[in-house]
Amino acid sequence: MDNMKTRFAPSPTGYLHIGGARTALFNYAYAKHNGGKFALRIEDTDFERSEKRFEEDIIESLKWLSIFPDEETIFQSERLGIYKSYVVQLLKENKAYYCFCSKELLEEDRNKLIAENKKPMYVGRCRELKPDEALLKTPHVIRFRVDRSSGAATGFKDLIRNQYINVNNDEIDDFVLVREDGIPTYNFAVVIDDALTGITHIVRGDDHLSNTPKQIMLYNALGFNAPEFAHVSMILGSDGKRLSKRHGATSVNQYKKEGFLPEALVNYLIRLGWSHGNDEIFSMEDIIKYFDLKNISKSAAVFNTEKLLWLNSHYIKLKDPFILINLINDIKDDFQSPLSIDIKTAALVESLKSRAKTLVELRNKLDFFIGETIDYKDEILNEFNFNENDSAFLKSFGEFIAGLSDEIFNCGDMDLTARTGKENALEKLKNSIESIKNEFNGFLSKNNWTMKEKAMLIRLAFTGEKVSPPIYEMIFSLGKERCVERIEKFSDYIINIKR
RNA sequence: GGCCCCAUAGUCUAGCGGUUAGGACGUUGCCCUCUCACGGCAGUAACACGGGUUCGAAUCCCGUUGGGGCUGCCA
Repeated sequence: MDNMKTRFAPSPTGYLHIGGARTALFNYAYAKHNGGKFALRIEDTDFERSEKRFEEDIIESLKWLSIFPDEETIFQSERLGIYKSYVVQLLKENKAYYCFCSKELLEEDRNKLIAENKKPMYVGRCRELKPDEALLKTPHVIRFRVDRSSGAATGFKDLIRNQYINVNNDEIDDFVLVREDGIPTYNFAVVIDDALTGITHIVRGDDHLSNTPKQIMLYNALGFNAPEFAHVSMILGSDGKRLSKRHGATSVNQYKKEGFLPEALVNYLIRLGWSHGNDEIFSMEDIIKYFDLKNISKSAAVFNTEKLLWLNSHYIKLKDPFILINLINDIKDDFQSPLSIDIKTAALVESLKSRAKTLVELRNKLDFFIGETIDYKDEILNEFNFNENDSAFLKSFGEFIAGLSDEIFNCGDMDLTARTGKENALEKLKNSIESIKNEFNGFLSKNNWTMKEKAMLIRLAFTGEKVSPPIYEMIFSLGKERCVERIEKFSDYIINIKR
């Protein structure tokens, strides 16, 4: 299709959530795959619930996910005049009518119908009314006149199910087009905007499935060609209920804050309900290359954080440490100081990146390095029975560190703002680690010690924890002075434990 | 309640009338190993049920059950 155009049309009544993000991604991917355009429209006709901050969040979150609209974003609140002219047309053609029923009266009708076990629909009290000017000054809404001729039905073909969905018109209420305050309702505004902006394909959640016949009626009544429709199933929480705040993080920005990479979230979302054979890893480029509606699943999908975490760790492993440092600094909260962009930090990040599933986790594993001092904790150290041999080892280990050549630690003087500078620094780092390894192994074998028996002692001395980054990297990053300092402090500590 | 949609392992899915029902996450075991990870290898686990159609059904049709959605002057 030459001039395909899709759109994402969220209402700014909340942050961009996972379901919306997936819908946006599907629309974006579909348009891009077919060489078409993707548009963003903010459906802010509910003035009560719409908020500027949500609008901004939606736009920012889409950008973060690399979902870029091809056209200027449309705001429905700025198009009220346009909708109005089309209502006038419908009224003139007798396809819509004024309704003066009060909300209280409607509520009564409704309760009555429910009590009689009937479908609660508008009773049609004003359907044939010819209001005079005086009456028009009283509060009213405008309703769509649904074709009530017997057997009338409205249908459309759903691209995902690849089948026609038909609904009897008597299932469809004379729905409101314009509210009492003159603001158009959702079903009316979407149709006008989608038609006027040339949207050819609408991909949306299947919670809209039952709205579609109403919208088809409107397209017909207004003389527009209806676009194609594709209804994607919902995303469910682990309990099988529709995904909501109860299930934990649901907004895109929250995933960002929790240390997820946009690549991971995009990859996860595209695979939630869509597949391309047995492939699991998709870059945005791959997605655009392969995406097609025919591979979208008809059934609802349960959101699974474990798989998202797996993808996140996959993408973290692919990043170079300097980029990771920047990413971590991007999401740091107000209480944290930014990581410094230097080779010592990079060395640890590099060795830690396969050990963390999120950026937040990665940052936390750096605590021992960022903190000036370490508080050794009895509850951890009491598990070990330190003895004189340990003290002796620590003493000579400290001397070994102090005796290391300064040259080994010297690679912090490169220009890390340039790509080649980073590459050189990383190259030098590799050599330094290699040197430390050789020196250290020499030191061990000279004394008939093994890595296995001494590693935990060093780990505890450097971090106070039983789990740490690899030892060579820690020696490099902490540097001679801090290593020696910690070794001495730790020695003192374990001597006191023994007593 | 009415209308609509859906149904392969715990989860995401491949399958599109003939397969030992494939992959991924998770999980379990082993290997690697300075801890924890990464990585490698192996294992675990599914066609909701009942009728048809057919030589043959996970695949097509109907029903049952289960789940979801809609039933707003929200979107």
